[in-house]
Amino acid sequence: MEVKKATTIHDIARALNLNSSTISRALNDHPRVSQKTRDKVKAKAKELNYQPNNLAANLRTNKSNTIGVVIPFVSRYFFSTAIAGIEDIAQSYGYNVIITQTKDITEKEQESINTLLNSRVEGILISPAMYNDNIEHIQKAIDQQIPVFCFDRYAEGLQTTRVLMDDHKTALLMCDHLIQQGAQKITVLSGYKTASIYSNRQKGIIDSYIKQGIDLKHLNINEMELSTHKAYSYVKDLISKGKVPDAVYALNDMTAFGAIKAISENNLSVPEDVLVVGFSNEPLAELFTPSLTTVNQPAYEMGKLVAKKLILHLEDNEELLTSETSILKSELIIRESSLRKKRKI
Amino acid sequence: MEVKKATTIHDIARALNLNSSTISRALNDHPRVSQKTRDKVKAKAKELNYQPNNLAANLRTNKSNTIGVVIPFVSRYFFSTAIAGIEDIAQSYGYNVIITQTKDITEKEQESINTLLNSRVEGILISPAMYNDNIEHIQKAIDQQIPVFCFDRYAEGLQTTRVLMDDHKTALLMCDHLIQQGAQKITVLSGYKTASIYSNRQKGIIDSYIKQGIDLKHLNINEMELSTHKAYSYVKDLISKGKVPDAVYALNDMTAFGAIKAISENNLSVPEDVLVVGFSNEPLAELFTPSLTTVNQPAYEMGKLVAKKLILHLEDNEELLTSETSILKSELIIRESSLRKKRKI
DNA sequence: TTGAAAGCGCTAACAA
DNA sequence: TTGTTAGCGCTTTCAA
Repeated sequence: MEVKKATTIHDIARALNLNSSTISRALNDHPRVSQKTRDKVKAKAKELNYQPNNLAANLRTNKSNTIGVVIPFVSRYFFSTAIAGIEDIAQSYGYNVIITQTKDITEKEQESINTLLNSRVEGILISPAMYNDNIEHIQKAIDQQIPVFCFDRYAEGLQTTRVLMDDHKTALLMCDHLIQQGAQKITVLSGYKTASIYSNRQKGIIDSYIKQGIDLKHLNINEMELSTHKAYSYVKDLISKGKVPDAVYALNDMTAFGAIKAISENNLSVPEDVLVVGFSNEPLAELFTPSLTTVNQPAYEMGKLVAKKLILHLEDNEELLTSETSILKSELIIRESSLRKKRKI
Repeated sequence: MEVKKATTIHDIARALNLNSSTISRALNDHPRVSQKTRDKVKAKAKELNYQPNNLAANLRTNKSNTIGVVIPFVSRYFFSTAIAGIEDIAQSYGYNVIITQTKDITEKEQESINTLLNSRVEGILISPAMYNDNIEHIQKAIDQQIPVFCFDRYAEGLQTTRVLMDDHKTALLMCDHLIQQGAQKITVLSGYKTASIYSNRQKGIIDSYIKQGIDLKHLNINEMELSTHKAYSYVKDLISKGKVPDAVYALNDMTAFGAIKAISENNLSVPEDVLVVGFSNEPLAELFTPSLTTVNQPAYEMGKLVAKKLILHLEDNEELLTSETSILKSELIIRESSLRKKRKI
């Protein structure tokens, strides 16, 4: 079978009796090329179905016009929404985006970063894996002059730009709210402290207890894999042991839904018997019965912001700026699930 | 500031008094290189922090090891889950994935495909935009010998490999179920027929009516943007006009949730007064009150399958196979929202 | 088993 | 305004 080779600028040059460098200039709208030539070249390019080869251009210019994204799970609502923001910004600035998943596993994250470096991405946006015990692989990118910006989560000890939520303050305020609604014995369903977001949220909750002068022995912080299913089992178990809390503070919404299910199935009610709050404001939190009190995290804006910061950094090349932390505002959304009502008798 | 240039195979060659071609072979585990040299080269590479440059290798071999993905929205649950499957397969075969969003807009899709071609992806996985009135831009890729495989949705008139759900059959069965539960006047909330999935589901519903011998005048198919909000407004409006249907068949879950909200707010109950079913089996469908009858779409498996088919095609280069349609099994999940109960008085 | 040399398609400094 | 030329970092054929 005859495979016709792709048209190159040399083919166009030959067809027009021009030099390939003129073709290159014309196609890139370089100023020092006559309008006439430019038109002629573009017409011929179209005629010959010319498709530029970025690989070659990138090799030559040592610019790939690509940014890499490293996240735990694409399919998690928060991350896929952040990616939407990253994509939108990248596209508007003419950058490609390569996405890699780590599944919260350090080895995968190392691999990811390595492939991204091999592919000569110009910068990396990362939400580090939960259980990272070292960050050499991230540091390696920075050592190779590839900027690595963190969003949502960050790696302790890595001096770089971060775009985060104010997890500490938000958790503190939410805990205040629960206490204000009469809760004292709160069960927290948290991810592992090795991820900055969970460690900060835990601290916020503890600080709320301290501020309100409540004995910390009433606070039950439980670290677990944050899934609907795990939360369901855990809370069910808790209830069966007679340790019914005043409130369940789940550090994401899916977990809160699992908790609510376990509570309802045990002939207890939310919020009459147990208050429940979540974190993330998933699309369904509002529609759920009871509607879920949660925190609105501007994932899309976060993606946009961190992508914009990276691209501007790449284009300005402000070598001086080594780190900057931006905190995005999150918002408590108080709904039915945390508003204490008298039990209907 | 002194920017030290990245190490190349030439640097390694110089350091070891070898030729760069030997370095290349050693690093790629080419058989015709002595074990001793290989070890020496790899050690030196590590010592010098050598980072391979895929751009150069790709240009030389004319292989980018990258596949492009074109979808409407990354943040939609179905697509982000499919991407997870695509990523997993791609990674295991050593391919990168570039993801682009079309937002269901044809122009964006054209741009997407063009960038992917410029980046010399080896193949494209696409779920075409909803309102495509032409497919020239997709055909263009195929004309350039870049295979384009469709998943979930497909472009009419494009002869290529497709991995789909059996939308027609599934919709038919679901409609049968509703009728069996006593519904006759069904309101369908559908996306636009220009997308294959919606056109096929509509046909399935119509065929169910015909099969069951029910007059089609009782069937109200409404095309709209499928969002929770739009569904809410539409159903609310319907009820206020006194046109309460027996059942609402929403062609995705988010839309079903909107419909349920509108119904509940009008002092009607699901399923007592109106049956409601959805499509997709979003994570919360099960936890919702009432739990939502829907269709389980194996998005992750679909992503895996279509990615695997593409990669095997790329590696085998079976030029003969021009098209193949795989239909994945989807599953009706019957839950509370569609099971007719007597109204409690 | 290793080396020499050419070239993938493009850009850009310099020359004309 | 256009042409000449070199080279980005790698792979691969052919020769040694």
